[in-house]
Parts: sequence; C-alpha cells; structure tokens
Amino acid sequence: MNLNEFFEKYLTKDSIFQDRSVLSSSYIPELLDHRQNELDAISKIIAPALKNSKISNLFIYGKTGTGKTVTLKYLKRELEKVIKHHNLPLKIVYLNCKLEKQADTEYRILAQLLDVFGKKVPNTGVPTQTLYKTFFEIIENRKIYLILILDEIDQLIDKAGDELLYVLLRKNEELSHSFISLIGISNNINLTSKIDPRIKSSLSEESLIFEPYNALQLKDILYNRAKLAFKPDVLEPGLIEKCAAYAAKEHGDARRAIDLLRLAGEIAERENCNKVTVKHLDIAQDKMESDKYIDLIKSQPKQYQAVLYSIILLSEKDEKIYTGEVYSLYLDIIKKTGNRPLTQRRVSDIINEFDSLGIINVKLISQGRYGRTRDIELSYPKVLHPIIKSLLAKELGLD
DNA sequence: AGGTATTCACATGAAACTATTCTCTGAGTTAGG
DNA sequence: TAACTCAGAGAATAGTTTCATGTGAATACCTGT
Repeated sequence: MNLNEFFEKYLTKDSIFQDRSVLSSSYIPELLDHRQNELDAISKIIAPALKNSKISNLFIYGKTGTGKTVTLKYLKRELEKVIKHHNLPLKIVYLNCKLEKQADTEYRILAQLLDVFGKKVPNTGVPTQTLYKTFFEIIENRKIYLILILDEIDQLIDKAGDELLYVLLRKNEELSHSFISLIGISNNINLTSKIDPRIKSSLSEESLIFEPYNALQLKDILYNRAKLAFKPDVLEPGLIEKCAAYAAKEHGDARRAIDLLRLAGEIAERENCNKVTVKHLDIAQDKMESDKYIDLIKSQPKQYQAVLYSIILLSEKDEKIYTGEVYSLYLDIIKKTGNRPLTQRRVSDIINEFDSLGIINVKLISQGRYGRTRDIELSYPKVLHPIIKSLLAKELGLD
C-alpha cells in the first residue's frame, strides 16, 4: 500500500470515537455522578457568598481520582452562571498549585491572581510585597468577594511554605468591603506537618473528605462518559465493568479508569478494529502499568539511575542484594559514565527513596556478627526487566 | 550451659558546605503623553 | 514621566558531604558448674 492510499484510507475510515475529549482529564461533565452529597455539602457552605456574607474557609481531602477537582470545577461553572445572571461581585478563581510554572510559589500565585483581574505583571523584577499591595488594592477598591480554590495545596506548602495563606487569611480580617475565602484541595490528610497550627485551624473551618469510588460507581461514571465518547455499540459488552473493576482494585481512581478506557479505545483504533474488546483493555492495562515504571525511571537523575542499574545487574545473580555490593558496583558504573561518585551515605538515602517510589522493596536485616544492612529486592513486574535494563543502559550511555 | 561483651556493616542524624534557583533592587530602556 | 526590562547582588533552597553516633543479633569470650 503506498502512502497516498494509506492516508486516503485513514481519512475515509470512520473513527470509533465520537468525541475523544470527553475522556480527557480537563473535561467537566454536564452532570456529576456519585458526588451529589459532596456537592450539596460544599454548596451549603459557599452559598452565603452569593448574598455577600462571609463564608467559612473549606478544606477538601481525598486520594487521586476521587473527583475533587472535577467537583470543584463543576461547582465553579455552575456558580458562575448564577453570578453572571445576577451580575454579582463574586469572583471564583481556580488555581492548580502543581502544574509547572503556574502557581507553585507565592509570587506566581499572586501573579496569576492579578492576571485574572486584568493586571499583567512580569515574571520577575517586582517585589512580592508590591504584588500583595496591588492585589489587595484591587480587591478592596472593586469590592470583590473572592473565592480562591487552591488545588494540590500541599504542593504549594511544600515548595513555598504557608506565608501566602497566612497573609491572605489575616488580611481577610482587615478588609471591610470585600473578603477572600480559601478552598484548599489536597491529596494527603497529613498536610499538618509544615503548616502553622493557627493557619490550619483557620483554613479548615470546614472540611470534607472525598472517599474513593467503588466499582459500581466507577461503572456509572465510565458508562456515562463512554456514551458520549464512543460511537454506539463499539464497546464490547462487559468491557466497562471490567475496566471499572481494574480501577477499583487500584483504590478507585476514576481518572485512571477513564485513561484506561481511552487508551483501550486508541489501541483498538490503531489495530483497525471497529470494536473495543477486553483484549484491548488488557493491553492498555499492561501498557499503563509499564509506562508508569518507565516514565518514573526515565525521569530520575543520572545518579539515581546508576544506583538502580547497579541493583538491576546484581539482581540477575539470584543472590540477596545488600547495600555494600550495590555501592561498590555503583562506583564502577558511575566511573564509566564519567560522573562524580556520591558517598555511601547518599546512596543509602537514594535506595530508601526507590523503596518509597515502589521500584524496589527494602528490608532492614541484621546478620549478627556480619553486620546490619538492607536486603534489596526489585519490585516491578519481571516482564519489564529487559526493557528497563536496556533503558537504563541507554540513559547512562553504557551499551 | 548460661551469660555478657564484641563486632560487623551498615543505618540514621545533624551540621556544614555548595551549587542552583529565586527574589529584589536599581539602572537602563522604552513608550506614551 | 511612568512603566517596563534586565543584570547582578543577596537570600533561599536543594542536594551532598562530613562527622558522629546508633543498632540487632551472630559470634567470641568468659565464668562457674
């Protein structure tokens, strides 16, 4: 088949997708499934803002893919309709503190906020204090009621500390013609550590926990999305149930379930099938699983990769792996790559980090007279071994 | 035999040091009035 | 003249090293039977 023919065929072949964007992470559905209770609870809390009365700050917890973000975005959209209709001085701003370059420092968040109010500020060159000043001036002069939604707020606190929250919350008490309410969204409940207890209590005047979806709920969500995303009858019966079951096994992560479905569809399409079958779903599942590891490993710094490579080489010998051996082999490897070797102390920490990333399993054992060390074991699926090994060899330039 | 003491091979902590990234400031530049 | 840009100083941060101290149990070494 020549190229021309291929493209012609590609053009005329109809896609099994009707609207792929429904399965993208930025899509907000017309109706939210299985989050009505949460939606009601939040609505009750923020509704008074419509009548210009002060509302409590709100804090929302929940694991990834439990619908936190989509619920809040949904709420924002619905509220904005009302606001527009009645022309209210209420402003809702959603910021994700994790997305690169967007809002992960005090300065950038303020810059984003000012941007929303139509004031451009340079990326650099202006003191943060000035930004605060202009920001509060705008708020106060225009008598704006601001609801600020900070998604992944734990990232912000990790990177930039609680200064911003502190200033906003305190300033709020001084404002007379306006107010600022914060809604924080976080993945982990133990955000507590780095944050001033006063801020914490003020921030979580109200709090809400999003529980993971169960398989049935996931099924509904997937079903409703699939109805819009795919053409009728392209999904094999039972596919959605299986997809939901896979995701439910992984802590009910809806985002992952939707990704899985999309990927299965894409695979089917690439294979020129006009139906998405369980086979495609299984391939998609495997691919997501291995991509998870491969992306993770690829994104590691060279030194980390060298440590991992050392562990991988040792793992082929079918003996127990200890820190000392890893370190001495690591020294050889790093010498070949031309990088400066790290101390054993550091490598020891790196090994720990790999453990918490889930790439390896580590047990602390004591062998009495023969010392105390870590027993290291790889914990990714064995099928990936050759792929990861050659990936690392390539990354390190050792072929 | 039973009980202590030693010892290994790192683990774990804290402080000190470095390199990188951010923030801030003032000087220079631009554009609008 | 106000607004903007940008380089460089200084501060903050992340990544490491250095130094010091801690650890669990197999083994070595007693001690008294």
